[in-house]
Amino acid sequence: MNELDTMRHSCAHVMAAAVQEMFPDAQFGFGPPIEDGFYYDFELPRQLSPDDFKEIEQRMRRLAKSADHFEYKEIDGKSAIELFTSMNQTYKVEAINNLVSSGEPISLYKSGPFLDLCRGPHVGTTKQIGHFKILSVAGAYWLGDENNPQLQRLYATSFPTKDELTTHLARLEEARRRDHRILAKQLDLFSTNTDVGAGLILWHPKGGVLREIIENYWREEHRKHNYDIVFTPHIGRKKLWDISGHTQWYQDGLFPEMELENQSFINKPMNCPFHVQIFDSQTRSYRDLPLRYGELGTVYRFERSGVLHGALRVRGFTQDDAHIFCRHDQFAKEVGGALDIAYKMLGTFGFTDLKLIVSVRDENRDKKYVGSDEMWTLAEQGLIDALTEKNIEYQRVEGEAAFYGPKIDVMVEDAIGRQWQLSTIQVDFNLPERFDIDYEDSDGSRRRPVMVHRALLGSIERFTAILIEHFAGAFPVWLAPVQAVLIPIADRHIEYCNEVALKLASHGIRIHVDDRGERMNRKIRDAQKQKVPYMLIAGDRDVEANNVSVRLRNGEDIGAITPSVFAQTVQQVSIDRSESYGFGH
RNA sequence: GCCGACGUGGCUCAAUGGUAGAGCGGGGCUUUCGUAAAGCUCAGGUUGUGGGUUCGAUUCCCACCGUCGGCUCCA
Repeated sequence: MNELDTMRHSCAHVMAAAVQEMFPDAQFGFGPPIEDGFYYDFELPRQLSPDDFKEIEQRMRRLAKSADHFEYKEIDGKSAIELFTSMNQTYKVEAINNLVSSGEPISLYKSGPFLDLCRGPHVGTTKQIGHFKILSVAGAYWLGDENNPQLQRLYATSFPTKDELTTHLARLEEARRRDHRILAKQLDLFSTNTDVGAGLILWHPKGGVLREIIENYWREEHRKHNYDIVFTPHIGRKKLWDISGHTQWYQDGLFPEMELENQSFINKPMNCPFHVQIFDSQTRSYRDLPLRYGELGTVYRFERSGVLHGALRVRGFTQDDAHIFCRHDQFAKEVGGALDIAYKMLGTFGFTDLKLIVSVRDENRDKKYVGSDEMWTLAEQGLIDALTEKNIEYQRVEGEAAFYGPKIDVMVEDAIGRQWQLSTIQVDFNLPERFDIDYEDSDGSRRRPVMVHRALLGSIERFTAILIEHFAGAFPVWLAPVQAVLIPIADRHIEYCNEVALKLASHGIRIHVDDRGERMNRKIRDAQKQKVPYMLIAGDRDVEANNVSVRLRNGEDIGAITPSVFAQTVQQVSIDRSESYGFGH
């Protein structure tokens, strides 16, 4: 445990002590440090509310003032159980039992009147717990198991100095400011509503532009890399996913079946079976492989109501999916090829700090997996070969593989340092087996192809949401739903603005004329709030010289230029997919 | 799904056991103005839905739907 974690962990003890003062009958769960703070779980006679935070913090400050030493004590398991049983701490007793069975020593820490089962280490005294703030209260299952009782979890944070705490709280505020749900409303990008159903996104015209650009770019990049683009239905016969195994593995995640004329249909939770059918629509030769079928396929998965979150976690979403059918000697190269596109595309959107994770089966095979050991070993080796060949560093994580094969996940870091998992590339020997597909090899024998499943942006809905947060709604020119607003200073300039707008639109620039009866200042303000990259102002001087005066979203005044120079510049930065405005700096 | 909070005009929010108010936004009129909010005026809500308590509920209770913070889950 590093110094900061130690301090936060000690702070958690003090918080627990404060809660114990308020509720002598409180039972305690765990209280570890976490990224950016710590939490502590309690079972209390009543529900805590944010109104209680102040009192708890006050008590914490008083406990800190008394500067009690954190006293360490080691005792044997039996007396520990007796001690905590006498204190009526059933969760602690359970924790001790687990420790005893694993042979770990039982250590205690006492600070003032508060005694806790704890491995430590701690700071010297309760005075050294830094500057803290309680952030939220939430339910949390004991030991993370939803069959266990639910405790109340207090989330809090602490930092050595007041400045650091203030900075961190400002960072949280910044994240809230970038919240895609709020920005989507302000910028009129998408919405959800009760009548449509939770977790189902309605894309408004401006969000539609964003999506269209992202999708067109995706298609362009995949065409370049010799992918074929296919389209498949939103529903299909259930037996397809029975064969693939999805109904068995993810029963809870499916929308219920539709029975018609003795056939059972479901909304597709995955595109793969359809792509397999396309592969299987004719006899394939080894010369045909690899076959790469890409699809922006919208799938439907029933997510539990409590997990829905804006456009990040929804019930209907569009995977930028593809399935590569290839020979055994090809799949490592195909994985590498998919990674290349991922790097290229994510880089274009401004994500350059990428981390890779190779997820494999867990050591003990506790979870259920399909396929033989040889398949898994071979698949994992293929993934790792692809990475070592490219000299890419990765982290290997056990237990995170899909049920049918290992995978590579790509994590990106956004503008304020948050991690998002985007791309996933998975090797699968299983599905070809289940669907009994094959190709004819050079010697005339029938061979099983390997499938590579991959999604690079993940889901278009989710990716768009991440982009909104990454750019805080201020999209680079090539993505901006409206690229420029033309602002006539007085009504007599509207006609000129309309002419210019027509001309710019003919160059593919997304523009509109703000011809409302408002003053220029107001129009600038509104365009600014809509985060439109360029404001083109036209008054007497501009009309006379056939110019527009360019103001950038960042406040910079570029001055008067001709509409055609403006058009050229905007076209260029759009083609380059640059984050620059093309003027100034 | 679970725990908790919340749900008032397009948006942000206020108010009360006696059928709701502001700002922004919208319409109209006036203003025609050089780099982040002109003025006047009008309209707009059966207070998420359905029950219940009450003489009377938007306010209290229950259920459902949805949203938010987490937990669990995430092919």
